[in-house]
Amino acid sequence: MERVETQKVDQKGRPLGRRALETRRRLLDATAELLGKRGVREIRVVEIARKVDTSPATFYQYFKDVEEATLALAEEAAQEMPALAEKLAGAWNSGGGLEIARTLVDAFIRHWDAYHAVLRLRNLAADEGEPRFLQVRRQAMTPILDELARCIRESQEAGLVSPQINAHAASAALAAILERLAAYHTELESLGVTRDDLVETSARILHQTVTGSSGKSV
Amino acid sequence: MERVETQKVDQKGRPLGRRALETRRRLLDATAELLGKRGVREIRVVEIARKVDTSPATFYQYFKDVEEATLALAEEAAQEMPALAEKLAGAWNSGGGLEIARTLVDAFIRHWDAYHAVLRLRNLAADEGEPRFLQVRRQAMTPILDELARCIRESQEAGLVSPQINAHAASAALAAILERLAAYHTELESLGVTRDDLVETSARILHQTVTGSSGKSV
DNA sequence: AGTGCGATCTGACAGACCGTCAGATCCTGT
DNA sequence: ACAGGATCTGACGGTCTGTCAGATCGCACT
Repeated sequence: MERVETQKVDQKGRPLGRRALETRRRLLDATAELLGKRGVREIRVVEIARKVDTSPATFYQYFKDVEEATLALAEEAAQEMPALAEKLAGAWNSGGGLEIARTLVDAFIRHWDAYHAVLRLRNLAADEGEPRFLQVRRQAMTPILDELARCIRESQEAGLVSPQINAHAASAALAAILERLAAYHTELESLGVTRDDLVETSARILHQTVTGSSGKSV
Repeated sequence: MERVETQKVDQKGRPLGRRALETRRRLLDATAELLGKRGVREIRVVEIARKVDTSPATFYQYFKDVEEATLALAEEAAQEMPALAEKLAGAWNSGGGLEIARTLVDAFIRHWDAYHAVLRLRNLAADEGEPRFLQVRRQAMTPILDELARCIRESQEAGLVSPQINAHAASAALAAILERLAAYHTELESLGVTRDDLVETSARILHQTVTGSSGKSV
């Protein structure tokens, strides 16, 4: 999988030089940091600019608005996903299925912890219908979604999972667990649910839904 | 369950008269409508005011800011939840379990469709850590969460569900499915997953997780 | 080292919104 | 019809946005 270094350009389409790339990166970092502190509605371009000790005009040289900077950050986060999806490669229906599920859940939570604010915002914008954010999210989730759907269909063909279940809907449901719990887990922990509980429980629901094996007493 | 009509007050704590209540309501309705159109970041108090044909100053008479108006709307939405949670009352482990699950999923999606924009915003603010929104969300979800957790524990005691599963974590995971898919379902439908598929599939995952019965070939 | 020129940054400004308050307007009870 | 409280709003200082023209910077070349 070749990674073509995307050619960054400024608001007028001109490619960026060394100095400009540095500035752009500093702006992005500042944006990411602020996204973690203030609520979405309180993010000010002025503040981002101040943080990197430059003028708002500089920000607008690189991004149309805060949203566009966020999009860039979301794209960066999305690049991590393929690696994460590879964890699904193994055979779910052999003995290692549950372990695969655990690994996936754990990795997913880690990923969300690393990009919490950005991913939250990505999902908000996507939910609001912003096409570019819809696309980034889809691009990020597709590897996992497809792989889950494939496994489920396999199990269905083997008669392990009810044909009444729609593989796509099911994989979306499982992804929903991953996303939501990864976003929530801190709150849940403050309510007495261990992170380990979360991983173990989610992994079992995943495993059960994908393979149909209930593992009652294990 | 008595419903004490909460005493509405203006920004200075004074109770509202007839005219004021009407104005407040019109402001809330306008806010709700705009929340559905613009993105969160684009909501302007001026615009809400204009829509109600009044001045921004009037808005501030009733709400500290847009967020507070949203909170009021979220509280209204939350009042629907207890009725919805009652759908869980039946016995999951008897034959009707799957049907209960279907009803729940369907009702939940309906609820989200009715308050989409407000609930999305409620969750955003809650995710961002706003205490008042965290509380509204918790208040709204608790009935369902508790009931699910109770059922799961029952199934565990009956040896139908693995003791490795944490009932609270599991109910949170199931709630995650409900919330996320209710929010997503329009997008999923545009991707070829029927609403019925969604309901049936989610219901089956719920049912399976709560009762441990896999219903393979049904 | 010095110079020229494109690359990069920023001061300054017009336009829009926020949030507040004093005073205007409206309504109700008598 | 009128007093007095309830409700609304004009008007304003402060902050932010988004845009340009002009200032500054630093590399390429001699």
